[in-house]
Amino acid sequence: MIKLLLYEDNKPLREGLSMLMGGSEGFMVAGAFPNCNNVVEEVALLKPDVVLMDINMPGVGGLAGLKLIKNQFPEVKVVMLTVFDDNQTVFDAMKAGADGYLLKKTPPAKLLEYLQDVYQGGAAMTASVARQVLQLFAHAPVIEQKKDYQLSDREKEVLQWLVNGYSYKMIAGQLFISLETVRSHIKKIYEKLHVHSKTEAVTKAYKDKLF
Amino acid sequence: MIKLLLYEDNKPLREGLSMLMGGSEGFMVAGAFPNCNNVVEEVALLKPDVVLMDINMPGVGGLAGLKLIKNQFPEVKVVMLTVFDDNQTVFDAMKAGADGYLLKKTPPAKLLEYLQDVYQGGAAMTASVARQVLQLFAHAPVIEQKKDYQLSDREKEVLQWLVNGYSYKMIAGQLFISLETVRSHIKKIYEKLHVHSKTEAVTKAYKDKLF
DNA sequence: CCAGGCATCCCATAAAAGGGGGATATTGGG
DNA sequence: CCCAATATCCCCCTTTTATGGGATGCCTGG
Repeated sequence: MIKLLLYEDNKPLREGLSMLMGGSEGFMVAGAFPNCNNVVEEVALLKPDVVLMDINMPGVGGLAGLKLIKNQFPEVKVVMLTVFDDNQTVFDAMKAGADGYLLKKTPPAKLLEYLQDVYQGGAAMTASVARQVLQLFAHAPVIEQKKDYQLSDREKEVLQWLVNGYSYKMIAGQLFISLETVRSHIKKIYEKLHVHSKTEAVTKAYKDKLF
Repeated sequence: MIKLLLYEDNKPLREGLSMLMGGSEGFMVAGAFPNCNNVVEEVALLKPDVVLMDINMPGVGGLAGLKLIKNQFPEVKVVMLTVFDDNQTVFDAMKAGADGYLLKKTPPAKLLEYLQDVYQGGAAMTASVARQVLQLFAHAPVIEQKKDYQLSDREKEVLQWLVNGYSYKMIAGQLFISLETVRSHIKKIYEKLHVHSKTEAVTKAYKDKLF
């Protein structure tokens, strides 16, 4: 028996989903709410296996709700449900740890299948969402091998600040050392990286995935 | 009618799949081969809509076959089929442009559904594969979306050289313009990117995947 | 036509970075 | 114990950047 929690602001849809789920073999609806304003308390109290979460809701939205749940209850599965499948929203949800991303046009029977999958440790993704993900990978930059330039810990530290756009003076302030010391470190870093400017060092740091 | 091509070295499985697909409404098997040794010719001749490709085959393997097909016929959908769902293989296939990644244990009915999805422009992913992908996103915040800072073509060009570690003077030489013009462009670029130094601009260029 | 964006060029000044030298102290391994 | 690497600091000098002002044409869309 999979215990579900629904978050969906549209009342007819919320009730429709409740009825569908509640009336299906192996499913049980523990609660259905129109917003995430008390999501942490509700999840704590009702202990669902899977949460079905609309993204566009007034008040605390679905993405925020997802993050709240995953922060407190990482073991609870959360499946996002939405009409939008634009790139950014999908990836935001993924990065926030969603266990699935389904479109509202998904037929009810499929919906139940997906929820089963998620309950069993899989992830749910509609074909169009999966497509976007695959395309992202196809166009992803090639993963390069990390190179080792034998930078000392301190040097790596300095390089980090450098990459983040800090001036020598600011780095000196951050590390509580003098400007001269920063300059010394940077001279050494350039030597080890075989570069002659901040920009080259930064580019090298990114290209060679120094961190 | 979806025209399929199968690549699978295991004879019983190949014939089983052929029979399943061939006997199903809306599907047609144009060919079934035990390896990818002549994959380009076969695809060119048989013009399939979707190719179902085993990963582990003797001779030219499935991954290589995938790449061969996608290089020559990017419009042909290729779905990978395998027993392995280890991270690296999945990831490799995705990067090579696979339109789907299915496990061999996928039930026949599901398999047909997935192929339909792929034919209609979606992507196919079994729940366990989808899970891995989502976890990758959750644990690897590396993948970002491109942002648009409305840089003009010329400005992008200048930024490119900047990123590559060229000094203003060198850029001026490269673009056959005066140092002053380079400076003007860079002022404008900084304005648009909301930064105040070369380093910040370079870092932003990498982080926001400006190219 | 005219405003706005773009590309081009110029000047001046202050801040930052790069390159060369050198010094001192600590530390860990052979 | 000594050496090499590291981390810290200092000076001098040149080049490069950053930022603030301009100006001039060219083109395009309202």
